[in-house]
Amino acid sequence: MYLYNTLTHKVEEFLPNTPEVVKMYTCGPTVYHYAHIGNLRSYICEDILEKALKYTGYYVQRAMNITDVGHLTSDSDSGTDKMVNSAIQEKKSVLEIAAYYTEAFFKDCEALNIRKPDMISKATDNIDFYIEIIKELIKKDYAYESNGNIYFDITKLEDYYQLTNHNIDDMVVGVREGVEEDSGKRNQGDFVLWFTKSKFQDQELKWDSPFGVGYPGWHIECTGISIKTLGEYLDIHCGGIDNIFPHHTNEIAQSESYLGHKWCNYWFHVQHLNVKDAKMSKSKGNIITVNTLKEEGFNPLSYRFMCLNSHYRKILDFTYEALKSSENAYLKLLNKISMISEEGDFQDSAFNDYNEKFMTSLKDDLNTANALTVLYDVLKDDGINNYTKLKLIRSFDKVLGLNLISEYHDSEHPQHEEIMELIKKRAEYKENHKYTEADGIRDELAARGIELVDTREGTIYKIREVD
RNA sequence: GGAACCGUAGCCAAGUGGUAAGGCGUGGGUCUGCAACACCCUGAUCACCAGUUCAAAUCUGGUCGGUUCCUCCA
Repeated sequence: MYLYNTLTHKVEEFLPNTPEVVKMYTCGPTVYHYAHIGNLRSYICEDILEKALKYTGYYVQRAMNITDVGHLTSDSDSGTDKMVNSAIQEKKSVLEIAAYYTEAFFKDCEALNIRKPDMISKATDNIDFYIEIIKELIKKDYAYESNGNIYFDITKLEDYYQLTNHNIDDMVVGVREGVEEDSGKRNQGDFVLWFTKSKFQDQELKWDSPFGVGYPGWHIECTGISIKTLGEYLDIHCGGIDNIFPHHTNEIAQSESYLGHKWCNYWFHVQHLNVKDAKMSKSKGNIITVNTLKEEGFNPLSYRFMCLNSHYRKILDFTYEALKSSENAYLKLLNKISMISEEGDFQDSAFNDYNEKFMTSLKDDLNTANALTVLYDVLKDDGINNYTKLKLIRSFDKVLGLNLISEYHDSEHPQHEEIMELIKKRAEYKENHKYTEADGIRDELAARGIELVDTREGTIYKIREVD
């Protein structure tokens, strides 16, 4: 497997610490609003990475955090979401709101065929461990107390900016609106490990600690959860490209200072989804969620297909026109596949050839667009039989996750006999030119989600997904 | 001001030295009671300039343009 590594700024061979075992960490969602499809692009690409690693022979252990700290009591004022507002009216706690959005997140993942990571941990479940890490960092003199907060001193590190190639002198404070210089810091670049004082005093969740009552800084949770779930050596760390700085930079600083050795060898970052030439983000107000897609009549998997047709390191421009085009392509693909009936004997050399091509595409820095092309090549190849084609498609779909073969392919549908009977009856009507009756049967079945298709070889039926 | 990534047909997009994959759409056709599906045919010299080379979309330098980040959005 070859992957672009943000740490080295080049595509290189992926070699985990222990051969055949991959320890993978993903920065999880912040659960005080719905995830938008830009966030979900990252999770789709990370899902493909995990599945591609497994497909090519690795055993993958994957962990993810759920960020449920950082709820401000003032959030309630800006909450436009009905659920949140009702939660507030019902005097539900922020943790209940977090639980609601966590569930919503995994529901979205399910709709997009994103596998749930093996280990999921909530930020609020590991406070004791963050405190332990911070104590150790203070002991080792990487951290200091100032104005009630605990800061990490970046000048203690030789190469704090290794991920970004930034130069401290070129950094500008307060480029982003709302960011103010913190006078408590020893150095401009220092960051907070533990807050007892901040401009966000209305933080709802606070914990007692040796440093005073407060709450953890916004980078320590990933360090804590990663080390706790996957151990001291991580193979690959994933996230959206906007996480590179400062979040991942700070994770490296904390983790390696705490552990006393190199922590993670590969950093995998997914580019943004743009809407009208700007990234999709809550603050820009250009949010589209999985529910929005459903409301607009799209199958969420069409969006997954759209992502797979692009490369994870390229900006993907979202327009409904582009999504419509992807949905067309996706539905046509499903149609083509549904026309294939299982016949023939397994041709194992053809299977291996195509499977090899498929894996080669994936191993090439996750070239999913080419992997899809291999799928189209399989469909077009007259040299291999249908049985082998279906085997290949079923196999590819383990990585692609596009539900390419419907649950009841061929004659496995529970009502198969009855449907076949109706198809026969319709054929008789057609023969006698009783088209009204024939169309009646077609409409009746359509209402049950069963679509009839007349082909040269006869009529077949397809199951349409019913939500 | 600095850092990273990117710029290929109407749209999405692959291709990192040998004369441009694939998909969508468009147009034409086959099939068909109708419709739908399926199938066949149909398109670009790769932002611009200069250089290296027998040969460049692909390497080097520059220009222009885009996106992200620059430390309390995670």
